[in-house]
Order: sequence, then C-alpha cells, then structure tokens
Amino acid sequence: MSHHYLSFMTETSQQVPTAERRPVVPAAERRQRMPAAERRQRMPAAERRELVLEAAMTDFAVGGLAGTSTEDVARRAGISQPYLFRLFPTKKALFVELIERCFQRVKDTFAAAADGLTGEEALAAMADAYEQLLEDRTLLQLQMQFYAACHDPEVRDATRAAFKGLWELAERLTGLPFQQVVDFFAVGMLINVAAAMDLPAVDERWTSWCPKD
Amino acid sequence: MSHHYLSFMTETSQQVPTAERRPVVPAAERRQRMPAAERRQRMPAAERRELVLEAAMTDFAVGGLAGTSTEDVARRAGISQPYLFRLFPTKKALFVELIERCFQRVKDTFAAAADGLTGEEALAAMADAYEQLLEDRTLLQLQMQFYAACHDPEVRDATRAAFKGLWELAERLTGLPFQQVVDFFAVGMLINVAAAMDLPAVDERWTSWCPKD
DNA sequence: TCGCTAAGTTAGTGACCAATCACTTCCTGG
DNA sequence: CCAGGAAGTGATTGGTCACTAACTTAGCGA
Repeated sequence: MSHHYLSFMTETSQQVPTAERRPVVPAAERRQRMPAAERRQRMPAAERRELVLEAAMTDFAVGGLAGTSTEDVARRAGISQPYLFRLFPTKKALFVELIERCFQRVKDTFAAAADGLTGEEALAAMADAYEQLLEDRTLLQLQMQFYAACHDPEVRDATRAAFKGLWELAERLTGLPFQQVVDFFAVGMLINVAAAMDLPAVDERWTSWCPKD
Repeated sequence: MSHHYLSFMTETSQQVPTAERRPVVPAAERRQRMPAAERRQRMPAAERRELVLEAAMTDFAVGGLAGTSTEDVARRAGISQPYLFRLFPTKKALFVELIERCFQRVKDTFAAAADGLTGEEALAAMADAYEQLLEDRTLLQLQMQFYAACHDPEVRDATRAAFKGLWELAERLTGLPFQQVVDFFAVGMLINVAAAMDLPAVDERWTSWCPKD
C-alpha cells in the first residue's frame, strides 16, 4: 500500500487525541454562572461584537452553522448566551456576517501580497500568501462551512457576493486572463479541501501551480 | 456592475422559490403515523438499507451531518425513525457509510468515462463526465458536506481514505504525471464549490482545463 | 397450522438549544 | 447626586432530536 509518488497522501498525519463525540458534558455544568469574584469586564457593544465575531469564527469553522450552539460562541466570547442575541438578531445573522468578514480577510491577504506586483508575479505572491493561511486553518475551514451551508438562500447570496468580490480582486490585482485566474482559484479550492481533510501539510509541489513553462 | 469578462459570475441564475427557513412545520404533524390503509410494504433489511442510504444522500447533501435529522431521512426512506436505528447504529455511522458510497460513485463515473482511453484523452473524458454530475448536484454537494464535517475524526478518516482512492484511480487511469492530476482535481474542487454556490451552470470555459498547448 | 424470526411500529426519555423576558448593575451627563 | 441609558445576567420556554424500550405483525419452514 505504499504509493511513493504521492507523499502527501501517506498517513503521516499525527492523530490528535480528539475529544470524540459531541460534548456529553451535562449542560447543567457547562452553563456555569459567571465567576462572581472577578466580574465580567464591561465594554462598548461594538467592541464586544468584535469579540463575539472572532469567537464565532473559531466555533463555526469547526461545527458549521447547524453544528455550533450559540452557547458555545457566547462562552468563548466571554458573555452570557442571551446577550449574544442583543448583539445579533439570530444565529444565522451572526453566521452570515462572518462570510463577508472571512472573505475580506482573504482579500486583505491577497492585496498585501500582490502589493506593487502585477501579472504572474502578483499571482505567485498571492499563492504563497494563501498557503500561509494553512498555518491557522480557521479561515479555510470556515470557507468550507460557508460552501456547505449554501443551501440556505441568505448564506448562498452572501457567499456568492463575497466570492465574486474576491475573484474580481484577483483579476484586478493580476490583470491576467480568465483561464489563469481559474487555475489559481482551482488550486486554492484544492488547498481548502486538503486543509479540511488535514492532509499532511500540502507539500511543495502544489506551489508549481503556475505552469507558464 | 457589469463584468463582461466573467459570464459565470453574473447574476443570471434563476432564483428557485426556495422554501426559506428550516421547516417550521410543527413536529407534531411532521411525525404523522403511517397511513394505515396502504400498509408499509415489507422488504429484506439489506434492501431497505439501500433505500435509507439513498434517502440519506439527498438529505445530508442539503443539511450536512449536524443539520439533518434522522426523522427526515427515515420519512424519505419510507420507514419509521426508530427503525433507522436498527439498520444503522448511529446517525454518524450512516453518514460515514455515505462517504465511501459517494466517492465510489464518482470512481465509477471516472472509470466508465476513461474506458479504453489513457493520458490526456482519459483526463478530458473524465473531466466531461464530472461536469455532467452538475445535472444532479447531490453528489457534489454531499462532498462539500464531507469536507466540512472533517473535524470529526471518523468522518475525516473515511473521507481521506475515499479521496485517496479516487486520486489513485485517476492516476492509474490516466498515467499522467502528478502535476496534471493536481490540476485536474483542483478544477474539480472549483466545480464543487461553484455547484454549492449555484453559480450559473459552469460555462464552457472550464472545460479547457487541460492546457497542454 | 403453529411458532419462530425478521420487519416494523408506537411511545417515550433525557438532553440540548435558539430565542425571549424580566431583571440588575454600572456609568455618565446635567 | 441622581436619572436614564447601556451593558449584561438568570431563568425559562417551546421545541427538536438522537436514541431506547417494548410491543406488533407478517411471512416462512417444519
């Protein structure tokens, strides 16, 4: 069963001692009350929203829209679960807000990488930058959750719009013809999937995705 | 807002009058008892399992692991929900069984398409065949659900193994070097995502993904 | 025809969860 | 100093859901 020609397909990934099964911790003790001693620190709602959005990225990246509870997000954000619903009307609204946010972060990454470059140089820089997102897979896995949740019209519309924006940015930054942009995004999607499956860190062969020679 | 260079990104997709929001039909009436008049037809468990697996593909493709209820699957399969648990030990076990099944179907598609061909001809045939899967997006959307659910170790292991099998099949059928197989799968993944977002039917430019010239 | 096995059901159970309500606490400007 | 708004919580609620227990029914072989 040794397939030498596919190093990234071999089972060299170290298995995390995962917690296995959805937390069967009785909800009674999971929903522990706030520690009275060191009272929760107050902050303006706008600021708290940021914390919630950040926490939500982490949780939704793992569980997706349906598989993440508002309780989990609230706890990670350091607030009570009801207060989350004063900051966001519904769970889905929070999720949808993440879509724009997540793609914006990728856009920023691309823009920073391609700064001062054009054409294939810009594309290569963007490719490198995108690969570096592998170090914290949150963004990539979150993308998968968006795509997977696209049966919902609101999610789909937001995802489509954000994806379109990203695509247009890539075209603008590189100025390259359609086909090359297709290939760029195609490999990007393969990277997303590889990250989701946690294939051993995508090896250097991926980087030769700009076969101009 | 007209971007002539990206026909598939324009909003020409006819919006399905989607049902909007998870079925808010009160569960009381959703769980209607079996029609006593035309009693359920019996069949061997192995056969019933097939029906359940088929129904599960449809439902899980839409809702994913967390977002699909066993009640939904059972109803579609024409059995009571508890009986589903005699055929499958857990919901996740059912989901995991779909992974092998889904990828096997893609494998069959590839093998049939590449029959008698090799090299780039085989690859092109496989590409065409894969695009035809867009007509019934179940298989593609289901894949996205697998990738998205890969945080779970059992799901990840099964998905990895199935993906690896598919990859090896592609290499065996075409005999092409690594880089070309990468490009092939990369575009495949882009198609998956496009299907998930329901971008207007992927246009003919995708087919030129084998830039040998 | 009888009885056994496999197919299938109804009726729960405990747990979880999104969302609401009513309440408290803190801070600030007049 | 005090009134009011903003930050934040506890308790609850109506509902869903995976899974179990216990029962029923249909067919088939001896």
